[in-house]
Amino acid sequence: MPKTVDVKRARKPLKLKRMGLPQRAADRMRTMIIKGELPPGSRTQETQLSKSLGVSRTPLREAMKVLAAEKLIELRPNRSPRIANLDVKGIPQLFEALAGIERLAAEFAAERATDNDLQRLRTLQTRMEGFYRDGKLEDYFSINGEIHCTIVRMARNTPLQQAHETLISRAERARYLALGADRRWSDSVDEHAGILAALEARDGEAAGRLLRLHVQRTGTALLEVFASQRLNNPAASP
Amino acid sequence: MPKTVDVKRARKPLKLKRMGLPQRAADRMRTMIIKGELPPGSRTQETQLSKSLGVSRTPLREAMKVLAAEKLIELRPNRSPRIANLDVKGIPQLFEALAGIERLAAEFAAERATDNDLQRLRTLQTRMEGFYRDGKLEDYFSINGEIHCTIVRMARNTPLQQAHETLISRAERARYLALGADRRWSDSVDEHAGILAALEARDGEAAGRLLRLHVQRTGTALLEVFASQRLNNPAASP
DNA sequence: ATCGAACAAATTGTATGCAGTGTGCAAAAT
DNA sequence: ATTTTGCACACTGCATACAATTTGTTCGAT
Repeated sequence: MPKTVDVKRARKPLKLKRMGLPQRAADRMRTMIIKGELPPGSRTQETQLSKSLGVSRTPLREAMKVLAAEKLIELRPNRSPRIANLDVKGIPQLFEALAGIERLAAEFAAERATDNDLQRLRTLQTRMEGFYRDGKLEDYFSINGEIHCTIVRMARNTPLQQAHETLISRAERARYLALGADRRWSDSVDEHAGILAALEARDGEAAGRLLRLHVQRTGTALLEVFASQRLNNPAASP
Repeated sequence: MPKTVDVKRARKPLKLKRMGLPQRAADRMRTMIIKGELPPGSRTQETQLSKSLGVSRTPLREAMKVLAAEKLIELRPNRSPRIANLDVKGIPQLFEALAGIERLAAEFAAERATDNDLQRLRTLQTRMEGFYRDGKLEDYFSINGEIHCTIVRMARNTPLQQAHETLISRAERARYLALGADRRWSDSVDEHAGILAALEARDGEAAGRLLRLHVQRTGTALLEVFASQRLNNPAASP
Protein backbone atom coordinates (compact mmCIF):
# COMPACT_ATOMS: atom_id res chain seq x y z
CA MET A 1 0.00 0.00 0.00
CA PRO A 2 2.91 2.44 0.17
CA LYS A 3 2.61 4.85 -2.69
CA THR A 4 5.36 6.53 -4.60
CA VAL A 5 8.41 6.82 -2.47
CA ASP A 6 8.92 10.49 -2.11
CA VAL A 7 11.19 11.91 0.47
CA LYS A 8 9.96 15.43 0.48
CA ARG A 9 6.20 15.62 0.46
CA ALA A 10 3.60 13.29 1.82
CA ARG A 11 2.83 9.97 0.26
CA LYS A 12 -0.63 10.76 -1.02
CA PRO A 13 -0.84 14.09 -2.74
CA LEU A 14 -4.62 13.93 -2.61
CA LYS A 15 -7.00 13.21 0.23
CA LEU A 16 -4.48 12.48 2.89
CA LYS A 17 -7.12 13.22 5.48
CA ARG A 18 -8.77 9.87 5.47
CA MET A 19 -6.12 7.51 6.69
CA GLY A 20 -5.69 5.96 10.07
CA LEU A 21 -2.88 6.53 12.53
CA PRO A 22 -1.04 3.30 11.63
CA GLN A 23 -0.84 4.39 8.01
CA ARG A 24 0.36 7.85 8.93
CA ALA A 25 2.85 6.52 11.43
CA ALA A 26 4.20 4.07 8.87
CA ASP A 27 4.59 6.79 6.26
CA ARG A 28 6.31 9.08 8.70
CA MET A 29 8.69 6.40 9.85
CA ARG A 30 9.42 5.33 6.30
CA THR A 31 10.62 8.76 5.29
CA MET A 32 12.57 9.04 8.52
CA ILE A 33 14.31 5.79 7.75
CA ILE A 34 14.97 6.69 4.12
CA LYS A 35 16.35 10.07 5.07
CA GLY A 36 18.54 8.49 7.68
CA GLU A 37 16.94 10.25 10.65
CA LEU A 38 16.54 6.83 12.12
CA PRO A 39 20.04 5.46 11.70
CA PRO A 40 20.56 1.95 10.35
CA GLY A 41 20.92 -0.69 13.00
CA SER A 42 19.47 1.46 15.75
CA ARG A 43 16.84 0.10 18.09
CA THR A 44 13.41 1.61 18.44
CA GLN A 45 11.57 1.65 21.74
CA GLU A 46 7.86 1.42 21.24
CA THR A 47 6.98 3.68 24.15
CA GLN A 48 9.44 6.39 23.27
CA LEU A 49 8.67 6.29 19.54
CA SER A 50 4.94 6.35 20.17
CA LYS A 51 5.31 9.45 22.29
CA SER A 52 7.51 11.11 19.70
CA LEU A 53 4.95 10.35 17.02
CA GLY A 54 2.02 11.34 19.20
CA VAL A 55 0.21 8.05 18.97
CA SER A 56 -0.23 5.10 21.26
CA ARG A 57 1.61 1.82 20.99
CA THR A 58 -1.23 -0.07 19.34
CA PRO A 59 -1.31 1.78 16.02
CA LEU A 60 2.47 2.07 16.12
CA ARG A 61 2.87 -1.68 16.33
CA GLU A 62 0.59 -2.09 13.33
CA ALA A 63 2.76 0.37 11.45
CA MET A 64 5.79 -1.68 12.41
CA LYS A 65 4.27 -4.73 10.81
CA VAL A 66 3.91 -2.83 7.57
CA LEU A 67 7.48 -1.55 7.63
CA ALA A 68 8.71 -5.01 8.49
CA ALA A 69 6.98 -6.30 5.38
CA GLU A 70 9.02 -3.76 3.43
CA LYS A 71 12.10 -4.99 5.27
CA LEU A 72 12.87 -1.50 6.46
CA ILE A 73 12.83 -2.69 10.03
CA GLU A 74 13.55 -6.08 11.49
CA LEU A 75 11.13 -7.61 13.98
CA ARG A 76 12.47 -10.07 16.50
CA PRO A 77 10.36 -11.75 19.18
CA ASN A 78 10.42 -9.92 22.51
CA ARG A 79 13.10 -7.55 21.32
CA SER A 80 13.13 -3.97 20.21
CA PRO A 81 12.53 -3.63 16.49
CA ARG A 82 15.74 -2.77 14.75
CA ILE A 83 16.09 -0.39 11.84
CA ALA A 84 17.37 -2.58 9.06
CA ASN A 85 20.96 -1.85 8.35
CA LEU A 86 21.57 -1.83 4.66
CA ASP A 87 24.46 -4.20 4.47
CA VAL A 88 26.74 -3.85 1.51
CA LYS A 89 26.26 -7.47 0.57
CA GLY A 90 22.55 -6.92 0.08
CA ILE A 91 22.93 -4.03 -2.36
CA PRO A 92 23.86 -6.09 -5.44
CA GLN A 93 21.00 -8.52 -4.76
CA LEU A 94 18.54 -5.70 -4.32
CA PHE A 95 19.44 -3.89 -7.50
CA GLU A 96 19.72 -7.12 -9.40
CA ALA A 97 16.14 -7.94 -8.50
CA LEU A 98 14.99 -4.40 -9.13
CA ALA A 99 16.68 -4.34 -12.51
CA GLY A 100 14.89 -7.52 -13.51
CA ILE A 101 11.51 -6.27 -12.39
CA GLU A 102 11.84 -2.83 -13.95
CA ARG A 103 13.04 -4.35 -17.17
CA LEU A 104 9.92 -6.48 -17.31
CA ALA A 105 7.83 -3.45 -16.49
CA ALA A 106 9.43 -1.43 -19.24
CA GLU A 107 8.68 -4.13 -21.78
CA PHE A 108 5.02 -4.09 -20.84
CA ALA A 109 4.96 -0.33 -20.59
CA ALA A 110 6.19 0.03 -24.14
CA GLU A 111 3.14 -1.89 -25.30
CA ARG A 112 0.53 -0.49 -22.97
CA ALA A 113 1.40 3.10 -22.20
CA THR A 114 -1.12 5.66 -23.36
CA ASP A 115 0.02 8.81 -25.10
CA ASN A 116 -0.97 10.59 -21.95
CA ASP A 117 1.37 8.39 -19.94
CA LEU A 118 4.24 9.16 -22.26
CA GLN A 119 3.48 12.84 -22.10
CA ARG A 120 3.57 12.84 -18.34
CA LEU A 121 6.80 10.91 -18.41
CA ARG A 122 8.34 13.42 -20.74
CA THR A 123 7.25 16.24 -18.44
CA LEU A 124 8.94 14.52 -15.54
CA GLN A 125 12.07 14.03 -17.59
CA THR A 126 12.16 17.71 -18.50
CA ARG A 127 11.66 18.74 -14.91
CA MET A 128 14.40 16.37 -13.80
CA GLU A 129 16.80 17.79 -16.34
CA GLY A 130 16.01 21.23 -14.96
CA PHE A 131 16.81 20.14 -11.41
CA TYR A 132 19.96 18.51 -12.69
CA ARG A 133 21.15 21.72 -14.31
CA ASP A 134 20.31 23.72 -11.21
CA GLY A 135 22.06 21.21 -9.01
CA LYS A 136 18.99 20.68 -6.88
CA LEU A 137 19.92 17.43 -5.25
CA GLU A 138 16.79 16.52 -3.35
CA ASP A 139 14.40 17.49 -6.09
CA TYR A 140 16.41 15.56 -8.64
CA PHE A 141 16.40 12.57 -6.36
CA SER A 142 12.68 12.79 -5.83
CA ILE A 143 11.77 13.10 -9.51
CA ASN A 144 14.15 10.34 -10.44
CA GLY A 145 12.36 7.89 -8.19
CA GLU A 146 9.02 9.09 -9.43
CA ILE A 147 10.01 8.35 -13.00
CA HIS A 148 10.88 4.78 -12.18
CA CYS A 149 7.59 4.27 -10.36
CA THR A 150 5.71 5.86 -13.23
CA ILE A 151 7.22 3.48 -15.75
CA VAL A 152 6.23 0.56 -13.55
CA ARG A 153 2.70 1.91 -13.28
CA MET A 154 2.58 2.21 -17.04
CA ALA A 155 3.03 -1.54 -17.28
CA ARG A 156 -0.58 -1.81 -16.10
CA ASN A 157 0.19 -4.76 -13.90
CA THR A 158 -0.82 -4.25 -10.28
CA PRO A 159 0.95 -7.28 -8.82
CA LEU A 160 4.16 -6.37 -10.58
CA GLN A 161 3.82 -2.84 -9.33
CA GLN A 162 3.29 -4.12 -5.83
CA ALA A 163 6.38 -6.31 -6.01
CA HIS A 164 8.28 -3.26 -7.14
CA GLU A 165 6.98 -1.18 -4.27
CA THR A 166 8.12 -3.64 -1.64
CA LEU A 167 11.64 -3.39 -3.01
CA ILE A 168 11.93 0.24 -4.04
CA SER A 169 11.90 1.83 -0.60
CA ARG A 170 15.06 0.01 0.40
CA ALA A 171 16.75 1.06 -2.81
CA GLU A 172 15.70 4.66 -2.27
CA ARG A 173 17.14 4.58 1.19
CA ALA A 174 20.48 3.39 -0.09
CA ARG A 175 20.44 5.97 -2.84
CA TYR A 176 19.56 8.74 -0.43
CA LEU A 177 22.35 7.87 1.96
CA ALA A 178 24.79 8.10 -0.94
CA LEU A 179 23.27 11.23 -2.40
CA GLY A 180 26.21 13.54 -1.95
CA ALA A 181 28.73 11.04 -3.19
CA ASP A 182 26.85 10.11 -6.35
CA ARG A 183 28.92 11.46 -9.21
CA ARG A 184 26.88 9.80 -11.89
CA TRP A 185 24.14 12.36 -12.38
CA SER A 186 24.84 13.23 -15.96
CA ASP A 187 25.04 9.60 -17.07
CA SER A 188 21.85 8.89 -15.21
CA VAL A 189 20.01 11.74 -16.89
CA ASP A 190 21.16 10.55 -20.30
CA GLU A 191 20.12 7.00 -19.58
CA HIS A 192 16.69 8.16 -18.56
CA ALA A 193 16.41 10.08 -21.80
CA GLY A 194 17.30 6.97 -23.77
CA ILE A 195 14.71 4.90 -21.93
CA LEU A 196 12.06 7.51 -22.55
CA ALA A 197 12.94 7.57 -26.24
CA ALA A 198 12.64 3.80 -26.46
CA LEU A 199 9.25 3.89 -24.76
CA GLU A 200 8.03 6.58 -27.11
CA ALA A 201 9.21 4.46 -30.02
CA ARG A 202 7.24 1.56 -28.48
CA ASP A 203 10.40 -0.48 -28.52
CA GLY A 204 9.87 -2.74 -25.53
CA GLU A 205 13.03 -4.74 -25.95
CA ALA A 206 15.21 -1.63 -26.02
CA ALA A 207 13.38 0.06 -23.19
CA GLY A 208 13.73 -3.04 -21.03
CA ARG A 209 17.38 -3.49 -21.85
CA LEU A 210 18.23 0.15 -21.18
CA LEU A 211 16.29 0.37 -17.95
CA ARG A 212 17.83 -2.82 -16.69
CA LEU A 213 21.28 -1.53 -17.47
CA HIS A 214 20.47 1.78 -15.83
CA VAL A 215 19.37 0.16 -12.59
CA GLN A 216 22.31 -2.21 -12.59
CA ARG A 217 24.68 0.70 -13.00
CA THR A 218 23.00 2.59 -10.21
CA GLY A 219 23.53 -0.44 -8.04
CA THR A 220 27.20 -0.83 -8.79
CA ALA A 221 27.77 2.91 -8.38
CA LEU A 222 26.14 2.76 -4.96
CA LEU A 223 28.17 -0.25 -4.05
CA GLU A 224 31.37 1.60 -4.80
CA VAL A 225 30.29 4.54 -2.70
CA PHE A 226 29.51 2.38 0.29
CA ALA A 227 32.62 0.30 -0.13
CA SER A 228 34.81 3.39 -0.15
CA GLN A 229 32.93 4.96 2.74
CA ARG A 230 33.39 1.76 4.69
CA LEU A 231 29.76 1.94 5.76
CA ASN A 232 30.15 -1.76 6.09
CA ASN A 233 27.69 -3.15 8.59
CA PRO A 234 28.40 -6.82 9.22
CA ALA A 235 25.46 -7.28 11.63
CA ALA A 236 24.63 -10.88 12.34
CA SER A 237 21.12 -12.23 12.08
CA PRO A 238 20.46 -15.16 14.46
CA MET B 1 8.22 -13.49 6.28
CA PRO B 2 5.73 -16.10 5.15
CA LYS B 3 7.70 -19.09 4.02
CA THR B 4 6.77 -21.69 1.48
CA VAL B 5 3.10 -21.63 0.75
CA ASP B 6 1.93 -25.01 1.79
CA VAL B 7 -1.68 -25.78 2.32
CA LYS B 8 -1.31 -28.90 4.36
CA ARG B 9 1.29 -28.53 7.05
CA ALA B 10 2.39 -25.48 8.96
CA ARG B 11 4.50 -22.77 7.44
CA LYS B 12 7.64 -23.47 9.39
CA PRO B 13 8.50 -27.13 9.45
CA LEU B 14 11.01 -26.48 12.23
CA LYS B 15 10.73 -24.60 15.49
CA LEU B 16 7.22 -23.34 15.11
CA LYS B 17 7.05 -22.86 18.84
CA ARG B 18 8.71 -19.46 18.99
CA MET B 19 6.37 -17.21 17.11
CA GLY B 20 3.88 -14.71 18.40
CA LEU B 21 0.14 -14.85 18.12
CA PRO B 22 -0.03 -12.38 15.22
CA GLN B 23 2.25 -14.58 13.16
CA ARG B 24 0.30 -17.70 14.01
CA ALA B 25 -3.02 -16.01 13.36
CA ALA B 26 -1.78 -14.74 10.01
CA ASP B 27 -0.56 -18.17 8.99
CA ARG B 28 -3.79 -19.79 10.04
CA MET B 29 -5.88 -17.26 8.18
CA ARG B 30 -3.69 -17.51 5.12
CA THR B 31 -4.24 -21.22 4.75
CA MET B 32 -7.93 -20.75 5.46
CA ILE B 33 -8.12 -18.21 2.67
CA ILE B 34 -6.10 -20.31 0.25
CA LYS B 35 -8.18 -23.37 0.96
CA GLY B 36 -11.34 -21.38 0.50
CA GLU B 37 -12.60 -21.86 4.05
CA LEU B 38 -12.93 -18.11 4.14
CA PRO B 39 -14.86 -17.49 0.94
CA PRO B 40 -13.74 -14.70 -1.38
CA GLY B 41 -15.51 -11.42 -0.83
CA SER B 42 -16.80 -12.37 2.59
CA ARG B 43 -16.49 -9.98 5.49
CA THR B 44 -14.57 -10.76 8.65
CA GLN B 45 -15.68 -9.45 12.00
CA GLU B 46 -12.75 -8.87 14.29
CA THR B 47 -14.54 -9.93 17.46
CA GLN B 48 -15.95 -13.09 16.00
CA LEU B 49 -12.75 -14.10 14.23
CA SER B 50 -10.66 -13.40 17.30
CA LYS B 51 -12.87 -15.69 19.35
CA SER B 52 -12.73 -18.39 16.71
CA LEU B 53 -8.94 -18.16 16.63
CA GLY B 54 -8.64 -17.95 20.38
CA VAL B 55 -6.80 -14.66 20.48
CA SER B 56 -7.73 -11.10 21.25
CA ARG B 57 -8.37 -8.41 18.70
CA THR B 58 -5.00 -6.71 19.06
CA PRO B 59 -2.79 -9.47 17.65
CA LEU B 60 -5.49 -10.29 15.14
CA ARG B 61 -5.43 -6.77 13.78
CA GLU B 62 -1.67 -7.00 13.39
CA ALA B 63 -2.14 -10.22 11.46
CA MET B 64 -4.64 -8.44 9.24
CA LYS B 65 -2.04 -5.86 8.34
CA VAL B 66 0.28 -8.63 7.20
CA LEU B 67 -2.37 -10.34 5.12
CA ALA B 68 -3.38 -7.01 3.65
CA ALA B 69 0.22 -6.52 2.53
CA GLU B 70 -0.11 -9.83 0.70
CA LYS B 71 -3.36 -8.56 -0.77
CA LEU B 72 -5.21 -11.57 0.56
CA ILE B 73 -7.60 -9.32 2.43
CA GLU B 74 -8.69 -5.80 1.72
CA LEU B 75 -8.62 -3.21 4.50
CA ARG B 76 -11.06 -0.32 4.30
CA PRO B 77 -11.34 2.46 6.88
CA ASN B 78 -13.99 1.81 9.50
CA ARG B 79 -15.28 -1.20 7.65
CA SER B 80 -14.96 -4.91 8.11
CA PRO B 81 -11.91 -6.31 6.35
CA ARG B 82 -12.95 -8.18 3.26
CA ILE B 83 -11.44 -11.38 1.97
CA ALA B 84 -10.00 -10.41 -1.38
CA ASN B 85 -12.07 -11.85 -4.15
CA LEU B 86 -9.84 -13.15 -6.86
CA ASP B 87 -11.36 -11.43 -9.81
CA VAL B 88 -10.87 -13.04 -13.17
CA LYS B 89 -9.35 -9.89 -14.56
CA GLY B 90 -6.54 -10.02 -12.05
CA ILE B 91 -5.46 -13.55 -12.93
CA PRO B 92 -3.61 -12.74 -16.16
CA GLN B 93 -1.80 -9.85 -14.50
CA LEU B 94 -0.80 -11.99 -11.57
CA PHE B 95 0.60 -14.84 -13.60
CA GLU B 96 2.20 -12.47 -16.03
CA ALA B 97 4.15 -10.88 -13.18
CA LEU B 98 4.87 -14.25 -11.61
CA ALA B 99 6.12 -15.63 -14.90
CA GLY B 100 8.52 -12.74 -15.29
CA ILE B 101 9.87 -13.06 -11.78
CA GLU B 102 10.25 -16.82 -11.86
CA ARG B 103 11.96 -16.61 -15.22
CA LEU B 104 14.49 -14.23 -13.77
CA ALA B 105 14.92 -16.50 -10.79
CA ALA B 106 15.49 -19.52 -13.00
CA GLU B 107 18.19 -17.70 -14.92
CA PHE B 108 20.03 -16.92 -11.72
CA ALA B 109 19.35 -20.36 -10.30
CA ALA B 110 21.00 -22.01 -13.27
CA GLU B 111 24.19 -20.16 -12.43
CA ARG B 112 24.11 -20.34 -8.68
CA ALA B 113 22.47 -23.58 -7.67
CA THR B 114 24.67 -25.99 -5.78
CA ASP B 115 24.67 -29.66 -6.68
CA ASN B 116 22.87 -30.17 -3.41
CA ASP B 117 20.14 -27.80 -4.53
CA LEU B 118 19.69 -29.67 -7.78
CA GLN B 119 19.60 -32.96 -5.98
CA ARG B 120 16.86 -31.75 -3.68
CA LEU B 121 14.97 -30.42 -6.64
CA ARG B 122 15.21 -33.76 -8.37
CA THR B 123 13.93 -35.50 -5.27
CA LEU B 124 10.95 -33.17 -5.21
CA GLN B 125 10.31 -33.81 -8.88
CA THR B 126 10.38 -37.57 -8.32
CA ARG B 127 8.02 -37.31 -5.40
CA MET B 128 5.69 -35.12 -7.41
CA GLU B 129 5.64 -37.61 -10.25
CA GLY B 130 4.72 -40.25 -7.73
CA PHE B 131 1.80 -38.24 -6.42
CA TYR B 132 0.77 -37.55 -10.00
CA ARG B 133 0.65 -41.27 -10.83
CA ASP B 134 -1.26 -42.00 -7.64
CA GLY B 135 -3.67 -39.19 -8.32
CA LYS B 136 -3.00 -37.57 -4.96
CA LEU B 137 -4.34 -34.13 -5.65
CA GLU B 138 -3.41 -32.23 -2.55
CA ASP B 139 0.06 -33.68 -2.24
CA TYR B 140 0.75 -32.99 -5.88
CA PHE B 141 -0.44 -29.45 -5.41
CA SER B 142 1.71 -28.96 -2.36
CA ILE B 143 4.92 -30.31 -3.92
CA ASN B 144 4.32 -28.36 -7.07
CA GLY B 145 4.29 -25.09 -5.19
CA GLU B 146 7.31 -26.13 -3.19
CA ILE B 147 9.27 -26.72 -6.39
CA HIS B 148 8.59 -23.24 -7.63
CA CYS B 149 9.62 -21.71 -4.33
CA THR B 150 12.74 -23.87 -4.26
CA ILE B 151 13.82 -22.66 -7.67
CA VAL B 152 13.36 -19.09 -6.54
CA ARG B 153 15.39 -19.77 -3.41
CA MET B 154 18.11 -21.26 -5.58
CA ALA B 155 18.49 -17.87 -7.27
CA ARG B 156 20.18 -16.72 -4.02
CA ASN B 157 18.51 -13.36 -4.16
CA THR B 158 16.57 -12.53 -1.04
CA PRO B 159 14.73 -9.48 -2.36
CA LEU B 160 13.65 -11.35 -5.45
CA GLN B 161 12.49 -14.20 -3.28
CA GLN B 162 10.54 -11.78 -1.15
CA ALA B 163 8.86 -10.24 -4.16
CA HIS B 164 7.93 -13.72 -5.24
CA GLU B 165 6.47 -14.54 -1.85
CA THR B 166 4.18 -11.55 -1.85
CA LEU B 167 2.69 -12.75 -5.10
CA ILE B 168 2.71 -16.50 -4.77
CA SER B 169 0.06 -16.87 -2.09
CA ARG B 170 -2.58 -15.31 -4.30
CA ALA B 171 -1.60 -17.57 -7.17
CA GLU B 172 -1.75 -20.61 -4.92
CA ARG B 173 -5.20 -19.63 -3.81
CA ALA B 174 -6.41 -19.40 -7.37
CA ARG B 175 -4.78 -22.70 -8.22
CA TYR B 176 -6.26 -24.37 -5.20
CA LEU B 177 -9.76 -23.23 -5.98
CA ALA B 178 -9.41 -24.69 -9.46
CA LEU B 179 -7.76 -27.90 -8.27
CA GLY B 180 -10.45 -30.30 -9.31
CA ALA B 181 -10.96 -28.73 -12.69
CA ASP B 182 -7.30 -28.62 -13.63
CA ARG B 183 -6.86 -31.08 -16.47
CA ARG B 184 -3.32 -30.11 -17.21
CA TRP B 185 -1.46 -32.27 -14.74
CA SER B 186 0.49 -34.34 -17.19
CA ASP B 187 1.64 -31.35 -19.20
CA SER B 188 2.62 -29.63 -16.00
CA VAL B 189 4.70 -32.58 -14.83
CA ASP B 190 6.50 -32.73 -18.15
CA GLU B 191 7.18 -29.02 -18.11
CA HIS B 192 8.66 -29.30 -14.65
CA ALA B 193 10.88 -32.10 -15.86
CA GLY B 194 12.10 -29.94 -18.71
CA ILE B 195 12.88 -27.06 -16.39
CA LEU B 196 14.78 -29.32 -14.05
CA ALA B 197 16.80 -30.69 -16.96
CA ALA B 198 17.68 -27.19 -18.10
CA LEU B 199 18.79 -26.25 -14.60
CA GLU B 200 20.93 -29.35 -14.32
CA ALA B 201 22.48 -28.46 -17.66
CA ARG B 202 23.14 -24.98 -16.21
CA ASP B 203 21.29 -23.53 -19.15
CA GLY B 204 19.84 -20.39 -17.65
CA GLU B 205 18.25 -19.10 -20.81
CA ALA B 206 16.36 -22.33 -21.41
CA ALA B 207 15.36 -22.74 -17.78
CA GLY B 208 14.03 -19.20 -17.68
CA ARG B 209 12.17 -19.55 -20.94
CA LEU B 210 10.60 -22.86 -19.96
CA LEU B 211 9.60 -21.74 -16.49
CA ARG B 212 8.10 -18.57 -17.83
CA LEU B 213 6.10 -20.51 -20.36
CA HIS B 214 5.01 -22.97 -17.70
CA VAL B 215 3.70 -20.26 -15.43
CA GLN B 216 2.01 -18.45 -18.27
CA ARG B 217 0.27 -21.65 -19.30
CA THR B 218 -0.83 -22.28 -15.74
CA GLY B 219 -2.31 -18.82 -15.73
CA THR B 220 -4.25 -19.22 -18.95
CA ALA B 221 -5.46 -22.66 -17.90
CA LEU B 222 -6.74 -21.21 -14.64
CA LEU B 223 -8.37 -18.38 -16.48
CA GLU B 224 -10.29 -20.83 -18.64
CA VAL B 225 -11.44 -22.77 -15.61
CA PHE B 226 -12.73 -19.67 -13.89
CA ALA B 227 -14.29 -18.31 -17.04
CA SER B 228 -16.19 -21.54 -17.62
CA GLN B 229 -17.18 -21.85 -13.99
CA ARG B 230 -18.44 -18.29 -14.15
CA LEU B 231 -16.75 -17.56 -10.86
CA ASN B 232 -16.78 -14.05 -12.13
CA ASN B 233 -16.71 -11.58 -9.30
CA PRO B 234 -17.19 -8.06 -10.60
CA ALA B 235 -16.80 -6.40 -7.16
CA ALA B 236 -16.17 -2.71 -7.33
CA SER B 237 -13.30 -1.08 -5.52
CA PRO B 238 -14.15 2.48 -4.33
C1' DA C 1 39.17 -11.39 40.20
C1' DT C 2 35.94 -13.91 37.43
C1' DC C 3 31.97 -16.46 36.66
C1' DG C 4 27.25 -17.55 37.80
C1' DA C 5 22.71 -17.16 39.83
C1' DA C 6 19.01 -14.62 41.40
C1' DC C 7 16.61 -10.47 41.60
C1' DA C 8 14.95 -5.97 39.73
C1' DA C 9 14.01 -2.72 36.06
C1' DA C 10 12.67 -2.16 31.58
C1' DT C 11 10.32 -3.45 27.46
C1' DT C 12 7.56 -6.21 24.55
C1' DG C 13 3.15 -9.02 24.00
C1' DT C 14 -1.76 -9.34 24.85
C1' DA C 15 -6.26 -8.15 26.58
C1' DT C 16 -9.91 -5.03 27.48
C1' DG C 17 -12.49 -0.72 27.61
C1' DC C 18 -14.16 3.46 25.55
C1' DA C 19 -15.09 6.63 21.80
C1' DG C 20 -16.00 7.64 16.94
C1' DT C 21 -18.09 6.11 12.73
C1' DG C 22 -20.83 3.46 9.60
C1' DT C 23 -25.22 0.50 9.01
C1' DG C 24 -29.84 -0.72 9.13
C1' DC C 25 -34.43 -0.20 10.61
C1' DA C 26 -38.32 2.40 11.55
C1' DA C 27 -41.30 6.15 11.56
C1' DA C 28 -42.83 10.34 9.39
C1' DA C 29 -43.33 13.40 5.52
C1' DT C 30 -44.21 13.92 0.66
C1' DA D 1 -46.28 3.74 -1.95
C1' DT D 2 -41.86 5.92 -1.93
C1' DT D 3 -38.46 8.71 -0.08
C1' DT D 4 -36.31 10.94 3.82
C1' DT D 5 -34.84 11.62 8.51
C1' DG D 6 -33.57 10.15 12.83
C1' DC D 7 -32.26 6.85 16.13
C1' DA D 8 -30.22 2.76 17.93
C1' DC D 9 -27.07 -0.93 17.33
C1' DA D 10 -22.72 -2.85 15.83
C1' DC D 11 -18.23 -2.59 14.64
C1' DT D 12 -13.83 -0.61 13.99
C1' DG D 13 -10.00 2.58 15.80
C1' DC D 14 -7.27 3.83 19.50
C1' DA D 15 -5.59 4.00 24.21
C1' DT D 16 -4.63 2.13 28.50
C1' DA D 17 -3.83 -1.58 31.74
C1' DC D 18 -1.92 -5.96 32.73
C1' DA D 19 0.98 -10.18 31.92
C1' DA D 20 5.15 -12.32 30.12
C1' DT D 21 9.76 -12.10 28.77
C1' DT D 22 14.18 -10.17 28.39
C1' DT D 23 18.07 -7.48 30.17
C1' DG D 24 21.01 -5.29 33.46
C1' DT D 25 22.85 -5.55 38.13
C1' DT D 26 24.25 -7.15 42.43
C1' DC D 27 25.69 -10.47 45.45
C1' DG D 28 27.84 -14.73 46.39
C1' DA D 29 30.75 -18.77 45.37
C1' DT D 30 34.84 -20.70 43.40
